[in-house]
Amino acid sequence: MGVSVDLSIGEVAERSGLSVHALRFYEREGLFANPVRRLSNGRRVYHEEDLGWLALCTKLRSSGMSLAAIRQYVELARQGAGNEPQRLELLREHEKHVEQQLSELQECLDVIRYKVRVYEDHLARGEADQLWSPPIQAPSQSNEDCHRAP
Amino acid sequence: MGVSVDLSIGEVAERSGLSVHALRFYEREGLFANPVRRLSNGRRVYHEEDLGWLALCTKLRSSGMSLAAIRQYVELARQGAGNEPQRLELLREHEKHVEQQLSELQECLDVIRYKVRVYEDHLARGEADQLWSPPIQAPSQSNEDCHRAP
DNA sequence: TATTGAGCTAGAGCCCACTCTAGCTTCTAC
DNA sequence: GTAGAAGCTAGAGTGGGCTCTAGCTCAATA
Repeated sequence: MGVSVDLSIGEVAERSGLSVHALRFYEREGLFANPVRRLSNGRRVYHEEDLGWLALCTKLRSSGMSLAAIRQYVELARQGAGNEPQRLELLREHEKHVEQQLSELQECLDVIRYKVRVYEDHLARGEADQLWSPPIQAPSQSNEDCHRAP
Repeated sequence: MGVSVDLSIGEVAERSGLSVHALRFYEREGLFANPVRRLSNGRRVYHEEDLGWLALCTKLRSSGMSLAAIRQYVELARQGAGNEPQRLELLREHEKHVEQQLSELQECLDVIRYKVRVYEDHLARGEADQLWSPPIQAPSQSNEDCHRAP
């Protein structure tokens, strides 16, 4: 890992993709795995490992984990060894949640693709037919309703 | 399609999964494909086809299409035949957007599963090893950073 | 020495998509 | 004729996750 290089908030912002505002906000919210140290002049100092944590954080966030849930996880981690089963539990919970999201999103995509196909067919036929009359075929049972919509 | 049965806002709420508040809100926002008619006493009347549209709407919404974008689409539809290419374009745009979301979400899931595996291995080994030291194997290049996080 | 740029804090503001409230009317059942 | 359920409008409130602002300090450069 080499020597731990000091990083400024600006550098961390650039490399993590988070804004300096967000970084300060995350700190206030107790979302850092390691406490953020300061220079004698009050400026924040970060290290490479913070970037690792922020990368994970960002994945958790963008898959819909709330800051509150992330805080819960990081607080366990900060307490040190011994609570790994709880941390694992939180991760597994979120894993399920993401799987759920994926399948819902896939269902949406099926409906959208169906719709796209209806419009494509309509246009290919030279607009000689009426749109949103008899459907070609449903993507699934539960999405039937979408047939009779614009 | 049978005779068009009149539906109250309560019935539509129950069958669409949207709240009565949301239905009134959608109407104000111009999100209905057909104008919502009223009984002589001022109450809203809906029909089966509105449920079809709301089902599609709900899919679009839950895949991240904004109400503004839905309005754009529905406004084209209300203008009648002739603008199908534009409607198709909007749908294709959203289709791309959803595909993007799916792949991002899948990437997140890969990271989370990796993390779960690390904790599982750790616990299986009887906690004799240190957590978040040498990683087993990365799920992908760009997620490397996540290794060195709790 | 003056300016510029980066950083600091506390706190206000924003956006979206609803959700809820207040105060009123109308329908249905008993 | 009275209670209760359902509906109506206008408008206020909510929540999460930032984002932005004001007013300040500090360090490096011209």
